[in-house]
Amino acid sequence: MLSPLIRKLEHGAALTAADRAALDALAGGEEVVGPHQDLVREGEAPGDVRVVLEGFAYRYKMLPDGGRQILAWLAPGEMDHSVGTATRSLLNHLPRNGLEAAAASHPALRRALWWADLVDAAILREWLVNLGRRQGDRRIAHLFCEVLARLRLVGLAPRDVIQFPLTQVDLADTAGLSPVHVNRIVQQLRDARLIAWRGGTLRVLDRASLETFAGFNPSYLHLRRRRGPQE
Amino acid sequence: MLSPLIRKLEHGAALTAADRAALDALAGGEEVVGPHQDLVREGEAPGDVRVVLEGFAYRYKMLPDGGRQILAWLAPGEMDHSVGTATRSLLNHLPRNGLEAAAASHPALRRALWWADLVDAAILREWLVNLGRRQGDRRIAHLFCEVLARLRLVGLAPRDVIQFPLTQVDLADTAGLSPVHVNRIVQQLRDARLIAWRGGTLRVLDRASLETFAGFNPSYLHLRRRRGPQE
DNA sequence: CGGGCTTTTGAGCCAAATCAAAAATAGTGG
DNA sequence: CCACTATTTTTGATTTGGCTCAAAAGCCCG
Repeated sequence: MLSPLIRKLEHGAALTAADRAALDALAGGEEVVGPHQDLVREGEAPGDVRVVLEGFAYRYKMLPDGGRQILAWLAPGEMDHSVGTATRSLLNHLPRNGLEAAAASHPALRRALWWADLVDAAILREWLVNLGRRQGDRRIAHLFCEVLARLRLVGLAPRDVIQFPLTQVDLADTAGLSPVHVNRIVQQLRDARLIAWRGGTLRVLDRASLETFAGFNPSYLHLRRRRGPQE
Repeated sequence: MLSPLIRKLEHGAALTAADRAALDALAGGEEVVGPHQDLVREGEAPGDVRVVLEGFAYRYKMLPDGGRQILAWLAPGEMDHSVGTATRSLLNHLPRNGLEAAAASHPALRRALWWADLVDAAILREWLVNLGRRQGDRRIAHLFCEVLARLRLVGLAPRDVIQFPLTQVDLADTAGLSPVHVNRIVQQLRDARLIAWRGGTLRVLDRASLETFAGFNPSYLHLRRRRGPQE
């Protein structure tokens, strides 16, 4: 079942039952993948499109000196061509040409997929702003705000509580900081009663304050055209 | 004349004379724009696509505290929807629907435009790596290597000398550094005889050494399918 | 109940920021 | 072509955010 994906795409365009069915028909076998697995290595030919159903995956680059930069997080309902898993994840893969065929014959689906690409690119740009012009504590806070907003999109953030199974090292490689510094920042956010985070569960205790602190403005996520899922 | 654009797209797919003509037919009036002009402000509806013919433009974001993060540079031959100019520039704009129509009826053109989008996204990802995991001096050096490679693509980098009219402040807002620090790095690169840069002209004196220093690997620019321009 | 991750703490250091002012360049109008 | 301004580049001094190194403590899981 591709429901998280469908749920996400609903925000990009109003899908008909036929659109949803066309998408669901593409679902291949589900696949459980352990943590820290590369699904497609850099340079390899892109095959099927992976959809994350549970867990977290990411896209990243390694540097010659062993450094790692994470380029994107993939939460449930999000998809990509080349990813590694951050945690044990449940994935599905959609055959590329099947997806293209479905898009060709379903305009709303095409619009929604195009919208999803736009959002991906906008997130990447915002991450650049994050690394370039925000200092460590705001940077981490901003990432928390964003992932919360994204998971809310797919209905996985009841009461501002989300499953967030990344390690502090993953967070460091996302934010361009050292793990030690990330640790100190996380403690600071905890002490300020903005978040609680342990055992893979992140609770945002005071979303408004966290967003103010981070300078978070969700407009880049293009959530504007919010419309109730039309059942 | 859209020759820099066409020259760039040739690297993405082999264009026929008809493809080139279709693109040229879209050219609107040329437009000279002074430095530091916003062509499309954030949030505005994207209208025509701008092509840079001469000069430099960029895409950027402002922060509430007045900080600025440059998200992309647009060298001659490159195009975008929302840009501000870094310097006095010569632009042309292509009507959006005309471009879409041309893409629809010219497969090679469509492939080339799609390739250009891929390259744009890849550059953005590499910039994220740059900000996240390279220190100041390598970061600046990497930007120099990249812009040199991109201008070579459109034939504007004879003997590793390019027009590079950005200020050190622009460079700082690209690299996520302070102008003062950028200045010191530039001097260091000059002292090391890697570059010379004055009066808007950047000379890369020792490309191999600069690339080694920066850890520059041009594969992300997708220059692979290099083929002589088929006249 | 170990053994391997992950998180936490402490100490010292370095890259890069800030602040402030001077020098050099580039532009502009007379 | 020169004076006058505005912008850009450069220098110096100081502060600080964030890194490194190293070790301890806490967790998770078989």
